[in-house]
Amino acid sequence: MENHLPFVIPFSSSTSSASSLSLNMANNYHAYNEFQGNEANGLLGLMSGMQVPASLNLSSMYPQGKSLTVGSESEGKLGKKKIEMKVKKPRYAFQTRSQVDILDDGYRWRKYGQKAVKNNKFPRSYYRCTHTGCNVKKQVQRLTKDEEVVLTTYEGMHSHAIEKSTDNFEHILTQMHIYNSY
DNA sequence: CGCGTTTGACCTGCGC
DNA sequence: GCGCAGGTCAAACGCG
Repeated sequence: MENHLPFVIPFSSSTSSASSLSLNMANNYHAYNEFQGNEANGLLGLMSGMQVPASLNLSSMYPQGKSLTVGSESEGKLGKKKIEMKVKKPRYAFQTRSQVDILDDGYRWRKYGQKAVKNNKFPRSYYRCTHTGCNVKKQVQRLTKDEEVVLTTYEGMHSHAIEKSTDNFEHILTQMHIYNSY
């Protein structure tokens, strides 16, 4: 039972702090709507109908809403001028109970980093969509609390079509359950 | 050879 | 200002 499961947590980064049980849903919601407004394909389209539980402790992951910078993605190093624009980039997290970390969602991802996470014995992996011009990222981590649970966080929107069959992922989605409350 | 992963170094933001 | 934690870069490496 409950092989694949759980839940989708749309959240955006805002400057207000989000403590563990009270994600700022009002804030999140318009990011959520924006998200839906775009042509969603595959995963995103399917995700957009889902409910939002507020029962996940995200505080360890996102202690306080961070402001993301947008622009050329690769200018951390040279100390160039910082981009002021603080855009709320929609981020969507969901959990699946799975033996494998990688969900095949039809896009091609390149791993660009892995970090040990505090209070978590499993590392977090960072992936970027390999499609040129597409700046979507995702993070994948396993929960210490429940080793079978994989938390996947998507950030940004794909600007292109899915590149390969999503059969596998759709299969997973059909088995997802939504937690309305904890 | 091309593409993806690994991994240590580096950067940045934040709290104390 | 310092140290920590999270996020990213990029060279080296592995594999088909």
